[in-house]
Amino acid sequence: MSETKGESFADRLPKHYVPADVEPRWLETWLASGSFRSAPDRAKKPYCIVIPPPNVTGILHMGHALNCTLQDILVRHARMRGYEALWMPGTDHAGIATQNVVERSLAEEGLHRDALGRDGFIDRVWGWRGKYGSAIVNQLKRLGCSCDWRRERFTMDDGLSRAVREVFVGLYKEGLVYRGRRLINWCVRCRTALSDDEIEHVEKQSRLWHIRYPLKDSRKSLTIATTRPETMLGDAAVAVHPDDERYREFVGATVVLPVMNREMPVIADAMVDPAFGSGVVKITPAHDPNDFEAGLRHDLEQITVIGPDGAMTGAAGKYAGLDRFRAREKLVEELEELGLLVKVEERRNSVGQCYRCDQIVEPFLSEQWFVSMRPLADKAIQASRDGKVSFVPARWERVYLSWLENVRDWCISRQIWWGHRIPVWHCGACGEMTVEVEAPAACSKCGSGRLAQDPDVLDTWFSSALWPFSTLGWPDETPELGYYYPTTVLVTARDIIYFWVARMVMMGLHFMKEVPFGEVYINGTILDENGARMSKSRENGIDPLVMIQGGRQRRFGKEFSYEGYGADAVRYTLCTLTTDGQDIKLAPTRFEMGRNFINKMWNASRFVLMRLAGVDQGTEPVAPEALDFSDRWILSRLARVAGDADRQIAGYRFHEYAKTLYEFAWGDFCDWYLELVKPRLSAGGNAAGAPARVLSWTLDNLLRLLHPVTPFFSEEVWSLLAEVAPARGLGVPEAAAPLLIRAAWPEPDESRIDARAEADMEQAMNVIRAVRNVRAKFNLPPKAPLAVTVSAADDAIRDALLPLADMVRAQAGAGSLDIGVGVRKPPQSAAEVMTGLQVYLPLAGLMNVEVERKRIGKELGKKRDALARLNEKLCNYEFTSKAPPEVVKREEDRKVELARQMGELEALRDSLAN
RNA sequence: GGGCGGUUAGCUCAGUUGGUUAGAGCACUUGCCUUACAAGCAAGGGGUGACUGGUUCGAGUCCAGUACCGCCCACCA
Repeated sequence: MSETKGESFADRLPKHYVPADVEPRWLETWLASGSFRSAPDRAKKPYCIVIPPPNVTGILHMGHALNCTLQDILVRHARMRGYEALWMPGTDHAGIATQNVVERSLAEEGLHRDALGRDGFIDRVWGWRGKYGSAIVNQLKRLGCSCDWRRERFTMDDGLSRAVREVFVGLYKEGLVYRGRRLINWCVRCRTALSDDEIEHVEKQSRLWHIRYPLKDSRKSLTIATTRPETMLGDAAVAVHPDDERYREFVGATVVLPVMNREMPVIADAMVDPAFGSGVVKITPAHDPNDFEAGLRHDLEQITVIGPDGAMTGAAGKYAGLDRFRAREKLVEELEELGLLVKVEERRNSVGQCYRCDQIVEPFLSEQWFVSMRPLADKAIQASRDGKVSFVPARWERVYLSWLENVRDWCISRQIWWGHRIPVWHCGACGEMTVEVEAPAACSKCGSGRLAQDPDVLDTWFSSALWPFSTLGWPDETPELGYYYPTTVLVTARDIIYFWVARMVMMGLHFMKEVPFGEVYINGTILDENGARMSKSRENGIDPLVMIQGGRQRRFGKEFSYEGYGADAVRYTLCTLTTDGQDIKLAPTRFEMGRNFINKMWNASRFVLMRLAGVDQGTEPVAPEALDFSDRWILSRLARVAGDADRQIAGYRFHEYAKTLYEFAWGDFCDWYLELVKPRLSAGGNAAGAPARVLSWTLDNLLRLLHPVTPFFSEEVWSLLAEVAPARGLGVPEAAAPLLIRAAWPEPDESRIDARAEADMEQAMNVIRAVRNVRAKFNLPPKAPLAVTVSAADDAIRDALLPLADMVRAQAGAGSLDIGVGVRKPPQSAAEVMTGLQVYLPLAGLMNVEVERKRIGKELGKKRDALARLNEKLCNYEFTSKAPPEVVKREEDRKVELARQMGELEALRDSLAN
């Protein structure tokens, strides 16, 4: 397996990382090795996330990519931490939404669902579901999602459908599901009832028509105001406030409904706001929720004048058959002709639209099934108050609570075909309803076999609400249910806190007696580069699959071609953009950041792999004295970073996790440690032993830390590293895990933390930067060997720097380096004054003395100002007496150092004057 | 009508319990194809922290108010 060492090994490592050559291969390996699988294991602690099941309406968008990346980071991290981690995958049948997209695709063929019939249409939808369900799964896999795919569920699977029926029947028997004739929201295009949450309120320019209703047997009249004149055809009364003096005399009188010439009473009801309009309202019980309630109070007739298709009914007299909006126009014309239209006001008001097709919904009187929410919601409120469910960021708890506190009964029946049939059978003989989990053979009351199942299906969110336990096997008491429930965390988007999160908590508490998850992480919303929500109509979406593997995409009316950044780059970029659930403005070019980072890591890995190839790294523990200063430094940094990264993932601080690794990997490891290790490796022999081991160990750990966010890349390098360093570790080398995905998360080794090494390194870096700075400033050739002199402020600083002299000299490209305390500035040299020391570089003839003098003068000025501010602060008794002593001490130290630097600068300036 | 989020460098955004000179990526300037990497290296420029006031020895950070942008909720006949 490893005859590929040496030069041929390097040939296998392209200079640019090519994700397309790497990612599909590892996906196959992970799947074949069962690395994503999880099963109850009492020896381990469970960790479980259920995926928010994507709708099978179409392919995934960038919001899914973000949501799933975050879940995968959590699951991979938990798995490496030794948890028995399950990520439960699946998809949602998405009732109305899917029925709509299939209807649209039928329409393109000139077909209507009625032509296919119910069974034919449902077959067609299953076909659609098969196609998009598998496309979604493939997209998730391509993104690297480590779900246990054996367990994939669909909300209309047999098992989940049984769970739905069990819940319906259970709630029915408890009296929490009931049937009633009520005013519900009706979509005239979808031809179905909708719940309150499925209505989107959109503010629109509208009008307020003032219409005069003549009183019977009188010349007087009452004027009402309405935004919906067409509904007046269904009026049953007019109402005034009982305390309204203006209209007291009319209460009990009769008005004649114009056009219909129907006599109706004038009633008094406290719902009327005397201050609004004329203080008189029309009451239309069948077309307005308030009026419906008023109608019940006053026993008024419910006259339906707008039918389920949005056309006026036979009860609308001569307007029967007209579309509701056409009827409005005609009716207003007629009222005007009759002289009953008093005035028309322009007005903004919000109208309810169907969240799936944007049609304006109608309040519609019909027989529907409802869930009684109050008892269920109260438990969900209590769970949150008791801290059994908490939100991250915490502010979403209030949103969740306010919905639960104000929730009304939930209309769950839908007059569509795609979904779970309501488990109710109507008897053709006696009319009895039989409510059972399995289809009954005979009527529960009269025993007749003439049974017909209720034609309606359930709201899609009814089944989604059961997802955390239905996917684990409920109602059966499976080992999975006992082991993984309650799940650990739910990661989702804020727009389904009501639809889904709250309902899962309610159903979980009711049927499992426990919350479905302890924490809810609400991720931000992905917006386009202009801050607009991504949508098909705006043509501003970014297809995650195109970003991953390249391809063409139409945006803003233009066709773009993308080369593909790879799944890791997409994941890493999304991770860096995830701060505290903030929304994310995304442009395709943002993924360059992730791609560049991974390419950088690839090249750092290439370097390590090529240097380690063919080198005997030894089998003995690395003796502490064999560790160079730079080794101690990088190991110290690694120990810190391992702890930080762990806490950051556990605390859902995804951006910080990505940033911590970025700074360590690119900054510390690549920019510094790799450069420091080069000469030591080149020296060969014993000198190369320790650095080789530190190198493989550090890269090993870095790959582990990166794995949750960049799984493909890290797994690839892990396997290559295994070829050149099959056994790793600073103690007795141990065989590395065969696959990184199942390797252990690094235990932060506190004993490696070396504050002294970190501080000294910082000092050395500053000296090196100072030399480079001077070089750049005076445009010196990078290779010109300079005689660098460092003048330390005291012995301690000199002694710290002295052992690092070789390193500093090499990195600064200096020919020689002298370090001493209080060394005088060599003549004709440039200087950098910094904390604790000065750096001098001889620049005879290369330096413009006048320019340098000016620069020093400017710097001196800045320091003088800073010193003045410091002095003022330190002379302020309020400060010195009230600020913590350590803060005062720090400021005093600063002052001393600042004064020292100013002294040096002044001396410098004076020397240049000569 | 109620609530929430945002306003920091040219752009997109970070900033942990208030405490040195407010950071990053991109863009920009200068010099480099230095045998891991030009998707890179080195150095550098760039900020009245939306505005007003308050608390404090000290405010980007805490409080109050204002403005603008975005989102959510609401039985506004």
